[in-house]
Amino acid sequence: MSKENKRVSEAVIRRMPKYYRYLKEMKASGIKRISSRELSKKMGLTASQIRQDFNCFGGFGQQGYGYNVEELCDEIQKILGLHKEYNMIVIGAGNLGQALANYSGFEQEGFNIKALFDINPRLVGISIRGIPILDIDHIEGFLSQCEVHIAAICTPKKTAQEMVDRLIECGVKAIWNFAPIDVNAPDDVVVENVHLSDTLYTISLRMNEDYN
Amino acid sequence: MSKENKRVSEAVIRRMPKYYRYLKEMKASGIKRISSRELSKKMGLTASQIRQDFNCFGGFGQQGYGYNVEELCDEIQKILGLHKEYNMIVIGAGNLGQALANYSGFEQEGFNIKALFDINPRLVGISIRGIPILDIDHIEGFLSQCEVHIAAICTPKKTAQEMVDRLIECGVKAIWNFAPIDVNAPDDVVVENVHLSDTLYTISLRMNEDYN
DNA sequence: GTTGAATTGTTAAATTTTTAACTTATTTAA
DNA sequence: TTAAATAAGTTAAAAATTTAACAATTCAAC
Repeated sequence: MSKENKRVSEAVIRRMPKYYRYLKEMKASGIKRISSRELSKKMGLTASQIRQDFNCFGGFGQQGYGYNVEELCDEIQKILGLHKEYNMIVIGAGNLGQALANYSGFEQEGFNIKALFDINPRLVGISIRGIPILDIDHIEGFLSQCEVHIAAICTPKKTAQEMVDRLIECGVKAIWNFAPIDVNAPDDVVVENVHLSDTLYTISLRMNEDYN
Repeated sequence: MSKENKRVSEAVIRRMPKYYRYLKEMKASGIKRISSRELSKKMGLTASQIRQDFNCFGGFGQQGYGYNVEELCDEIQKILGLHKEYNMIVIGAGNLGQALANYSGFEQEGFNIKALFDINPRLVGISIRGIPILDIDHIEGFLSQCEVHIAAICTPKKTAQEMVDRLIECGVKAIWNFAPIDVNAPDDVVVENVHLSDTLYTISLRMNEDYN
């Protein structure tokens, strides 16, 4: 699928979901074609960058015409791996864990949350949009029965790494971490540390910067 | 405060919160000094980059010694603007909005959530950790009484931009947006679009990449 | 058909970012 | 007190990323 075997840079990878968001929106509103120039204006990027980015994965456009929105959207969907289905679990059923379970957008893209896990007996047993909250002690048993591709960590800081270790031990191959600590995992496990606070702190930095 | 008037790059800014996290942790655990080399090992960066980054803001270390953890931590706290207090509000009191209100970490850094706002009459009137949920229609009145520095947007996609416009009209100077759309604002308003889904999609991309 | 405008994919240049090297200052230990 | 080791700050080089330029192709109008 890739163009030659040249590695796609992190910078490009980080932009792909944004392209997908805009293209999905355009596709839904019936726009059939788009040029890199038009798209650049909508997205606040340069046309050159957009063409370079897409060409990391192949030539999706046509000279003199531009890009077919639906086709490009579908290609990027594939690049993002959204043509497949994933089983997910959420560790920690507090507000954030519940927020993830309640958001239907993930499921629409193939991310199926199979269960939440928590230590709190008041939460264990209830369910959210049909997704059960289970006791964290049953996690190993659950994972032996159900192949889970991605685990979202919504626990407090102090238990996050320990939970990650347990999950990886049971074969989970990707960690989406919201605990305010960088969790570590072997190289074959994909880890994404989110850190909501970090984005808030860049806001206050920019509100105060006299550095320019 | 800045070293000459050279603009600090976005890349450096994005790393500052991460430095702060690690330094705060070290300070709390009683570590007195750290070299760029040791810090680089902990954080997975290069020592050179760390020294370059810090020197964008001034010389905080000492040759032959390294950095005093507490001093450096305090400096970075200032760079991030965390020595000041901010009034915040949260628009949308669903799970995510409530998660923000429940997280005590923000307040510890000077971000004081004064109120949440929602349209849902079942939520209006109750409070979370003493923070009231108010009717969204009262937002303009509230903002005329209470100076709000930062607004977190936790509404559905379709109302996000409209809410942002109303808030800016009332003088809010920073937007922390969690709705799955890029919201726009005038140049004098700081906007941070978070997009949780984007980080999930980079996970699935990396799980599928044969691009290397 | 033919011509001109549009627009990609690609190559090259410019810029930014990261890494490495080096100079100078400080600490520690003999 | 001195010498060796350490380590920041700074300068230079390397690498990565972004932007610009351009050749090739397609579309649309006449």
